[in-house]
Parts: sequence; structure tokens; C-alpha cells
Amino acid sequence: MTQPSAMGRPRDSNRDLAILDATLSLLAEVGYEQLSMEAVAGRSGAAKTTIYRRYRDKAALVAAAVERRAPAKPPQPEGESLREDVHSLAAWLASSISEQDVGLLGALFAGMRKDAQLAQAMRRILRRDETAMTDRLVRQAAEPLAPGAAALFAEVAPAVIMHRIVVVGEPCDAAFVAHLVDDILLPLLRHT
Amino acid sequence: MTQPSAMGRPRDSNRDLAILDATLSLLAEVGYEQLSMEAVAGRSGAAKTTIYRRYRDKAALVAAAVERRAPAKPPQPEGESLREDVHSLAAWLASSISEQDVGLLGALFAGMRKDAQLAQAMRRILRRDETAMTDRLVRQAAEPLAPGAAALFAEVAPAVIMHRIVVVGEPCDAAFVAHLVDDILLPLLRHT
Amino acid sequence: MTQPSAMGRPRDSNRDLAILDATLSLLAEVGYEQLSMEAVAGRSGAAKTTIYRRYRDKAALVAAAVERRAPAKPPQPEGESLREDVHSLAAWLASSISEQDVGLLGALFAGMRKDAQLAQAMRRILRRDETAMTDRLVRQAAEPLAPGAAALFAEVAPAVIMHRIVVVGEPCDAAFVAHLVDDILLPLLRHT
Amino acid sequence: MTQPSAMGRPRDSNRDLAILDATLSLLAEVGYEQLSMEAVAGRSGAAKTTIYRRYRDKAALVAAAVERRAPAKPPQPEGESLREDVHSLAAWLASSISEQDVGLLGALFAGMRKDAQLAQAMRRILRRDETAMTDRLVRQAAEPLAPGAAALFAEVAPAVIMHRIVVVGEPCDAAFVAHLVDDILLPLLRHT
DNA sequence: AAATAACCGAGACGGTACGTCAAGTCTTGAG
DNA sequence: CTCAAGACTTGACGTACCGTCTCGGTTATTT
Repeated sequence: MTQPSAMGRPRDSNRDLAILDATLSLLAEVGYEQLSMEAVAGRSGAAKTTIYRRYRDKAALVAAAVERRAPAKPPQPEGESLREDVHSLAAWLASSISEQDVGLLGALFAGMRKDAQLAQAMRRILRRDETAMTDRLVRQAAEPLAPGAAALFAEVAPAVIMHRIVVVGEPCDAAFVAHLVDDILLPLLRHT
Repeated sequence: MTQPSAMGRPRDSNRDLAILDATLSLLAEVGYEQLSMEAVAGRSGAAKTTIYRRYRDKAALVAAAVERRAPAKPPQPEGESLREDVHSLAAWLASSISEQDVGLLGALFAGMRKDAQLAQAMRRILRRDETAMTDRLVRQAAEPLAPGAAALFAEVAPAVIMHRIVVVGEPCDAAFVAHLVDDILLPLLRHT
Repeated sequence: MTQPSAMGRPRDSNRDLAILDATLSLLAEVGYEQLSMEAVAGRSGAAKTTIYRRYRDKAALVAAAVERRAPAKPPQPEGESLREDVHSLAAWLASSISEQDVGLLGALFAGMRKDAQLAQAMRRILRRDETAMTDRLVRQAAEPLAPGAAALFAEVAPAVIMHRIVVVGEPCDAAFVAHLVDDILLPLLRHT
Repeated sequence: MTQPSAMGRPRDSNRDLAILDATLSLLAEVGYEQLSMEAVAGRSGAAKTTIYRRYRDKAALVAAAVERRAPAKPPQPEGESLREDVHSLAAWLASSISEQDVGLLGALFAGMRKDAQLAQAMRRILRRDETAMTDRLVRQAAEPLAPGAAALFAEVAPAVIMHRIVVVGEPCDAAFVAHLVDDILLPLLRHT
């Protein structure tokens, strides 16, 4: 029992993969602004039409590519103390944002004016990891946390990390993560 | 003896003002990506040549326009308590970022790949207000602060505000500022 | 012994009709250049594959459609004088060319460079009516004609009519047909 | 005293020449349909925008190119008889149409549906030579002609020549020109 | 009855060219 | 040397068709 409207040649999923892979690699190489649809088509071996059949424009393509990238799996907070739990989460978050989200932020800025719906979609992707972390922390922390502590973590940690990368312009190295955990996150979580 | 730079027709400073004003108004209207040099030229009445004689490219123009905008005068923290001081600073910072820095962030993303120096300049502008605030807070707070508390404020407050605007996509209204002050900033400053 | 071409499902002749009808109507509406295979498929309800299985490309489709159109039946020259015979033939030819051959001329121009054989086929179609007329005139004229007179008619009459439509850009109304007959065709035929 | 509207960098006439030359040579090589704006840009060394600044679309470009081509100088009818005059004009017309007007006819067919004004312009170009001939013949013929004879020549001669080339598909060689003159044109002119 | 083979609709695919837009450079004439 | 105007090259945009190629599914003939 198949609906007759779902006919025609099905889309080639190999094309999907090739297109998104090419997008991600180009995004890492040249950034969002310099990324051209023509370059994505060339590298992926797909025709421009094939890309535009799937994604309305560049911002939508980048959003899809970033969404697909990683299953957003924060590490199991297997530490024996709250500090270890928070530290492993913060370190994972820092590397995740550094590597992947910077390009997405460019797409967000480009898209937020011209297409509010697309901007909303990109915000959802950006916050997906934060939400995942919140749940992880609140359920599996070594110490019981005050209500709202996890939400506070999800609000402050990504903010400070992004600020570090984008505005300060310096990498989130081990020293910074330690500072973030010891001077900002733990005091906040314990005080609440 | 005249220096060779004083040769020929001098630059018309009215042109400078017109160009930067047009840039700022367009930036507010359409955002960085949609801002075109041709539109700046049209609105300012200046020729494109005149703009490019002053600014190397679009990112540099936007950086100059934003730099010139407001003298970045944080309010005198005349409050009688630390909370009032912090609250007035945070409120000023939120409105300042909302109104002006969002466009600059777009320029920062566009410029950071193609010109590291320019990106550094834009970072400097973005952090100018933060620095001003730091000094203001540490010198004039109603209560004496622990060393490093002001730096922590400058690190966390703009980060959370930008995150709110860009990633969460919601405005920094009074309720949010109160939450920021009471749940994040004051605990941090007092704990240090 | 069965020929292998009789295998499988036979072609649906309804499809043929629908395709050629759609082609003719679109040809009349938008002309050869603006006629797209996709539009023919849409209007006829046939898939593009079904069209391309029958006709190699757009020019071949248009040629087939025009060939099928009218059986090219010039009227019986039942007039009582040579003038009436020539006039009825010229009037029929003028309306025939106006209505049908203009689109075919576009196909001819498009096809003559890329496929000489196709161009030849379209020329054959265009000249089919002329040949039919020649025979009709020479056999059934009210007056006996000099040898070669009919060929001359077939050479000059369509030429002047097409020139009128395409180059001059004016319609072949009754006044023009009278002019064509009295000032050009009859003098030629009588002089020969 | 210069009108202020005539300011700015003037158009580079070298570009004009290069564009029109490239158009004409491509037109002769591949015909109207296969002629692409990108190829014109490539061969002329001009950017596509430079072409589009001058000509609205392909049809307008081709029309301009053909208009510029030859000054349409029919030969002086220096013959000593009417037959020689008519023959030299017909021979010149045949070569002129063969070499240049076939591409223009393609443009005419493409343009007549989408832009009536452009079609009118191309018709004017096509008829320019005919008009020139008419004048030449009526003023300088070896024999005095009946009134209307020259108009008749201009109506019939190009028509039969174009019909020969386009519909019959055979070249206008010497034998054809002789046939045209002796069997069609002279009888018509003398009869009138 | 089952297998085979060509048909049909739908629509994805790699291409080519379209006509548009903006970026940043260059060329005038005037001041 | 500056300014306004605007032509120029470059390169990417997103769209429209082209002609080809799967798909699932439908008739016919052949075995």
C-alpha cells in the first residue's frame, strides 16, 4: 500500500552524504562567507541543481551540514566528584564549539535578517548540545544539585566559551577550561 | 616646508561623517550581510571611490562606523549598594550590545578569515566597553571587591548577554537583567 | 517467426495524440523558442521519458507535430477563370502559412545547424504544401498553362507570403492577397 | 557648459567593437541558437555584465551586431541594360542575405514573441538593404521604369532569395540568380 | 500461469546558460 | 590630491530547461 504521490526516482542518499561532507570540509577550510555553492558542487561531484533541490540556499545547506555532523554525545560524567563531572563537560563543550559551531554562527548571522525561520532552526541546532548537557549533568552528577543549577550551567558555560573564541579571540586551552570551571561554574553551581 | 601629505585637495570631513552615518543606519536596518557598499554610497551621497579611499573594504568600514558610534560611556554607578551598581552596569551593557554590537559581530565573522588584523581591530572595539566597565566597577563600587572580581564581571556579563541575543534569540528585558544580576553576577562577585 | 520489435507492451497511441496536440497548442501560444519540453509533458500528461522515447529532441518533436497537423488539402480550384483559381490557392496558402508554418520556421532555424538531416525533414514538410499546389494548379486550371508556370507559382507565392509575415511583419489580408495575385502571380504565369 | 548627466567614466568603445565582433564571428560559426552570451564574453574579453549593460538580451545583441556589420552598399548599377542592372542587384542581394541575414532571421524568430519592439527593430534592419536597392534601381536604371516597379522588385527579390536559402535549402549560385532575373524579375518589371 | 520485455508516470541527476547582484578597481571631468 | 559618476572585471547567486537515468508499476506477448 503505497501512496501514488510518493513516486518517481528516489533521491540518491550518496549525494546527500557527499554534499554535506563537502560542505563541512569547506566550512572548516574557508569559513562561512567564503564558502560558495559552486565549490560545494565541485567538491561533492553533485550538480548545483541537486544541492538546491535539497536546500533552499547557502544558509540552509550549512545548517543541515552542521546538524548532521556529530550526534552531540557529551561524555558520560563518570568522575567521582562534581568538579570532575563539570570539568569533563566543559572541556568537551569547548572543543565542540571550537571545532564546529564557529561556522554555524556565521550562517546564523547571515540568516537571521533574511529568514527568521532559518535563524530559529540554527539556534535550535546550537542549543541542542547545551540541552543534552543539562540533562546529563542533572541526572548523573556525583553530588546532588540544587534545582536550576543545570540550567544555569547550560546558560553560562557555552556563553563564556563562545565569548572567549569569538570576542577575545583566544583558544580554549586547558588553563582556560580550569579557570572556567573553578572560578565561574563551580561557584555558581554550589551557591545556588 | 610642507609635508607631502598636505598636497592637493584636502579630504572633505563632511564626507567622513556622511559615510559613517549612512553605514550605521544601514547596519541597523538590514544587518551586516545585506549591507552593500553601493547602498552606503547612495545614502551618504558619496561615490564608492571616496569610501574605498578611506576604508579598505566593507569590514573595515563597518568597524570604523561602530567605533565612532558612541563614546561608550557606562553610567556612573551611583547606587548605594553593590547590587544597584552591578544592575545599572548590566542594564547599560545589555542595551548597548543589543543596539550596536550585533552588526559588528557579523563584520567580525566576515573578517576573521580574510584578515586577522582587521578581526583583531574589531575584537578591540567589542571589548572596549567591557574594559571601561571593569575600571568603573572596581574603582567606584559601593562595596570593596575582591581582586579579580571586576575581571570576572567583564568576562561573564557580556558573554551571557550576547549568548542570550544571538543563540537564544530573545531580548534582554528587565526580567533577564534581574536574573543575570541576582543568579549569576552577584554570586560570582561575592564568592570570589 | 515474429519480429523482435513486437515484444513488450506496445506504445499507447493516446500518448502520441496528447503529446502532439500539446506541442501544437504550445507552439501557437508561445512560439518555438519559448516552448519547453517540460511544458509539453505537463500539458499532455505524459512523462518526459515518453516524449523522448518518440522524438530525439525538441526540433524533432515540433517537426512531427507540424507534419501531423493538417493533411494539407488545398482547395479544389473550381473557379471559372485562371484568376479565380490562383486567387483561391493563394488565399489558402496565406492562411496556412500564417497559422502553422511560422512555428516550424523557428524549429528549422534551431535545427539547421545541429542536425542537417532534421533540417532537411523540416524543409520537406514546409514544401509539401507547395508541391501539392503545383500539381493541383497544373492539372485543373481553367486555362492551359505554359510548362513551368506551376513551378514558378510554387516558387514565388510561398516566398512572398513568408516574406510578408516574417520580414515585413504585416498580416496577409485580403488586400495583400489580391495584390499578390494581380500584380505578381498572374503576370508571371501569363508571361511564361 | 556640460550637462551634469554626462558624467562618469565613459563607455570603452573598444569593448563595443570587441563585443560586436565576437558576436558576429560566433554567429557565423555556430548560428543564433547555439550562440551563448558566455561565449561572446569569453571571446571578446569583456565581462558578461558589460554586455548586459549595453544590450538587454541575446536578441538585442545580435540585432546590434548585424546592424553594424555592413553599410549595406548595393553596387552602382552601371550596366548598360536593365537586365545588367537587375542582375547585379540580385547577385549582390543574394550574397548579402546568404552571408549575413540568416543568423538575424534566427534572432527575429526568437525575439518576435517575447518583445515586439525588438522584432520590429530586426525587421527594420532586414529591410534596410531592400529599401536602399529600391531607390538605387528607380533612380539609376538604364531604362525608365513604370511606377511601382522598384517596389515590386524590393518585395519579390528578397522573398525568393530567402525562400531559396531557408526553405529549399540550396545555395544562390549563378544559375539561380540568372533564373531569378530572367524568369521572375524582368518579366515582372517589364509587365508593370 | 509465469516469465519476459517494453511501456508509462514521476522525478532525481549532471550539465549549460541564463540574467542579476555586489565587490573592489579604474577612468573620466571638475575643483 | 579629492570628489562624483559610473564603466569595468570578477565571481557567485539562484533559476530554467536540457536530455539521461532510475524507480515502482502496468500491459502485452511468449513460454
